[in-house]
Amino acid sequence: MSAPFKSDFLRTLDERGFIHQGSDLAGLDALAAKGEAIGYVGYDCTAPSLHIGNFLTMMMLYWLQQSGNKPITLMGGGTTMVGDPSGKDETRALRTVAEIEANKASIKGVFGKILRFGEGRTDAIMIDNADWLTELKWIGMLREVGRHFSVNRMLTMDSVRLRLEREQEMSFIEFNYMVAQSYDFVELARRTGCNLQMGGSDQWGNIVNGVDLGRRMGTHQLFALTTPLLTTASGAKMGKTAQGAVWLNAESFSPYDFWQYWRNTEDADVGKFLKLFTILPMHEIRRLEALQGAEINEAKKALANAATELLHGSAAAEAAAETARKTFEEGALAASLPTVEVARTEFEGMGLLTAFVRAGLVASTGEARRQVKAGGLRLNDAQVSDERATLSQRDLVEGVVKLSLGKKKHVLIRPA
RNA sequence: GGGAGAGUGUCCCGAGCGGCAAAGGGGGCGGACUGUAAAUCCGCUGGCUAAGCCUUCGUAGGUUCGAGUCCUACCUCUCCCA
Repeated sequence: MSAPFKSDFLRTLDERGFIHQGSDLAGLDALAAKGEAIGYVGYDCTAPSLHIGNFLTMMMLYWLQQSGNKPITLMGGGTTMVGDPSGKDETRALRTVAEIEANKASIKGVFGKILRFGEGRTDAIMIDNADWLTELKWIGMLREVGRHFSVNRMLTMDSVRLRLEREQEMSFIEFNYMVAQSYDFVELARRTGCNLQMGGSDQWGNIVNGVDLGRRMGTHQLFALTTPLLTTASGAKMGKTAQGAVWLNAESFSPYDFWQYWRNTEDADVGKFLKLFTILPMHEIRRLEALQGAEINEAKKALANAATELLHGSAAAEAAAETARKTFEEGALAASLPTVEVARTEFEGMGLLTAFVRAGLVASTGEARRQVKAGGLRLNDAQVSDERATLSQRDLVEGVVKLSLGKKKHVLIRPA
């Protein structure tokens, strides 16, 4: 499946497993080899943080920049107001404009961790499609853009067809999403010379529609490139944990949790993830993924370190690694575990079940009771058997108590 | 506009003769086994000041000792006719 690409950009993406589909890869290859690829990825503002799936496309932008081409991050301030039906069974509630703006502001910061922004030729730039989408005039839009869209063809696109086949409602506003996204591509081409759009495989239809629209509206040649849908080796969608998605913002998902997420990768996925989510050189990755049996834990730590460093910086990565080492390998108390402070007066005599709730390890005292029955709760590494137990000064070790759910989740309670 | 049907445990799908905190599955969590892996097996999967109490079946009323289940109105969706 490996094509002999000339450009560093496509060669790197190819050997690291980023490429799912592309339009005219040879043409794109030639462009990228000359450093003339200007590629963008659009990010919807549906949540206050991007998640691990977005990390994948951010890495494509990273490699684009590293190979001497120009990346653009497009904030979907406008498209989020429409709502992307791709891959969804049903319409989601429309988000308020205020909510979208707040999300946008919260998301923006993460790109600076991976990309270099500035005025230079290969510096990244950030644009918001609300700038033009919200200004469009209905009739003018229909005459200039709408006439290029065949409804017959739109009905055959996966995002629409799957809804219809499952007899799920699809509103007109969602039906317009692909038009908006297609138009974005054209608008970006005109404004910035952009010639490449990348995204997840579920965006293929939206992207190639943009390529088509560009041709019909007379832009330069546009290209499409998508990544495979990420699943774990055991078939689960990637990026889901008990608490929810794996977020990229540290406030939503701590660097320690992020590190742990990678540390717990399934054996069969280690090589794949090293290639996609780290910038370790390929020869190092080949060595790591060749490890067998328990030795593969070394590769998982390398993955966790490298991915966390990329997103949160080396200090955070080292801290997370050290916390994990103390906690799991020495069984010692690591002061840097996630910590919840509780008023001193409240601490003395606090019900143990309540403490687990406060620590966020369980959702309710009811769940805590169940976990006690299942033997899943521990206080300072001793299994909890009495659900009526309370905390006192005597439980403090180095000024904290350690609460654990299962073998992996630990939180410290510190009276303050 | 006329007719027929559907909305169930706020993760999803889905059973539900008037006695129901409500079958079953998926997912998730915990336990055992391991290597902080996978697979497998077992348990759990409304809330609480917990042998008791409280809140849940689209919404609001009603019938009844008692309503997810019956009645009325309303909302939303699907299908057929116009």
